[in-house]
Amino acid sequence: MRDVLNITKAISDESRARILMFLRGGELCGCQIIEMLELAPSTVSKHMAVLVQARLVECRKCGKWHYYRLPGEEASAAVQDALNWLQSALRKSPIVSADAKRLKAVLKREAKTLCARYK
Amino acid sequence: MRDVLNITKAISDESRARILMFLRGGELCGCQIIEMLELAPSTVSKHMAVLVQARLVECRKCGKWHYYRLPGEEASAAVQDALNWLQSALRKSPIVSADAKRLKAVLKREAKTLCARYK
DNA sequence: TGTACAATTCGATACATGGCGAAATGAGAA
DNA sequence: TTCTCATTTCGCCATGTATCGAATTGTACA
Repeated sequence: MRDVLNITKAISDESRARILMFLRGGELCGCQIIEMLELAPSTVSKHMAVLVQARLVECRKCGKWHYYRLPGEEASAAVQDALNWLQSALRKSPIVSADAKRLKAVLKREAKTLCARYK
Repeated sequence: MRDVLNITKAISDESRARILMFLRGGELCGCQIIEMLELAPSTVSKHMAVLVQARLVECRKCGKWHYYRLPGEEASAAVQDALNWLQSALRKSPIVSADAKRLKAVLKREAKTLCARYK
């Protein structure tokens, strides 16, 4: 029950749902997520901790960057199914579509920064 | 997005998750749900309003009783899939198993009360 | 009409959560 | 080492929420 509630609470916040949706495009580092959400770094850090704790996101550290990505096959069925549900439920959401578009711009703009080089 | 968050917030509470799980056994009236959860009537009333508002539960009024049940085919895919996810994620939960056992006792005990007669 | 009971609404309380800025941490780069 | 920058931790504040009891509403029955 605890694990299940961790998952549902994690996806019950709009910012975190958006993060999960635009992480479908591949892993991102913390500063890119901050730029996507336009929230304070400390706020985003807390959101990422919630997602990682619920196992909805995995974290890879490389130098001073933290890269976040959706889990793969090793994730529990509950996690995988929750992510699939969220994706299908939010498929038509305008916010998600706008984020997808915005993500492309952010990735293009970041292509020449240090952050991108360390991928 | 709003609808999706209504669903996830609704199932992010242990009491409400339990309600959804033991409603799988068929519709129940408010006083039976109160007895199952051992919470104040006003608290349960609020929980039911949250579930109904998220369309995870339907309400049928009959006299002074309100009967609650899970939605059928008419429910949105998001709602049906969320209920299916919850069921499969909580299948092994001890609390849910205990509730299922307890529900039988409650239904048996209530079999001769007025409440049951009006089903 | 008045009583009984299911259910809701209201007010209050305690706790959880999302947000921020400031300070601390950690790891490359100068 | 010192600087820079990504990230986290720590207070703090505002808001949301789970809970209760008391009062209110609505319906059935005596």
